[in-house]
Amino acid sequence: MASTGQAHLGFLDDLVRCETRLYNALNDRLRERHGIVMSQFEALHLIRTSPRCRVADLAGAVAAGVGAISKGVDRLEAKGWVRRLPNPADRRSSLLLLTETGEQLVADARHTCEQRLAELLDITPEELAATTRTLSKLRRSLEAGQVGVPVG
Amino acid sequence: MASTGQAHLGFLDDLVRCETRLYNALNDRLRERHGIVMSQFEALHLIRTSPRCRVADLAGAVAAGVGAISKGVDRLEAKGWVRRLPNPADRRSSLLLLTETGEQLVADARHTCEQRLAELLDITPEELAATTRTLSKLRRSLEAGQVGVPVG
DNA sequence: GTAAAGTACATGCCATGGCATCTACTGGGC
DNA sequence: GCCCAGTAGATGCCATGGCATGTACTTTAC
Repeated sequence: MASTGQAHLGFLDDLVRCETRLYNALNDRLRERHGIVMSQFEALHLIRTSPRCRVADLAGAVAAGVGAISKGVDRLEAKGWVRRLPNPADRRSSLLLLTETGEQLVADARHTCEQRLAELLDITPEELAATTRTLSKLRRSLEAGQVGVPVG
Repeated sequence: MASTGQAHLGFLDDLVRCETRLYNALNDRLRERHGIVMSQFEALHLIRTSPRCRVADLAGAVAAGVGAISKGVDRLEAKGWVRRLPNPADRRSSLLLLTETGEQLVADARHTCEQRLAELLDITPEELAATTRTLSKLRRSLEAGQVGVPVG
């Protein structure tokens, strides 16, 4: 049997193309409906679901640099969706949490995403489940190995 | 049975996380070994494999704006990897093709990617094949619907 | 043939992210 | 207690991409 290199690159190509187009499409929809973009929705959603969430926690979750997240949180704070509270356990960091309007926004935006995704994901429930299982496994492996994390 | 919205968002989350980390990891490896990044490898590879490739063809393939690709091709040209030849069929556009060193670079970089991916893709050949099949189908559906394509 | 509409792409401005640096704070020796 | 290595994150500089615009060329309608 031939080398699997070809198969690996084909997988990556499909993965990247699907991700780009879905991310762009959701970006567009979120922007027109709620005035935010996907990266902001992801941050808001993580803050909502992560107890005692700090900047570094967000950075780790989305495999972005701490600097970029810090600036992103500045913007979310300026919009009035997020607050930085002093962290009683460590005065170097802040605890992030959503404001009332932030909570409302993330709930609405989540609904918009679910709806748009349901339109776009033109695959069977079985395919969806199987693919999610594989990607989930791959994701855990990459996260465990600290693969692809920026420095800052 | 409950709504599938949750499943859709879970799928997207795993998809985006895998893509980000793999893309970052390949970026790092390509940068240290060949002085290029993934977006450049993708462009070089497309130019190599697409007959009579124009800027707009690249933009369509990677779902990016024409402006961004035009600037990217400027950089590849400045590095001596790509040439713009006048398109005899349409004087508004150019035909893109690789130089000798560009050909060599893309071949080497391709090998680097295959190798690194083989290290990182910690899933069975069956999972790989099944997932590629589903993503490939999804990709065709998104491309057919012109989903998630920037304007420029 | 000519005018109008459309297309290809080059370019400018702006927003965002990476990386390096700086500051403030923490925790571990001693 | 004090010092020093390490950590959290804020900030600056730079590279890249999106979108808007400008220009050259092509196609369509008449």
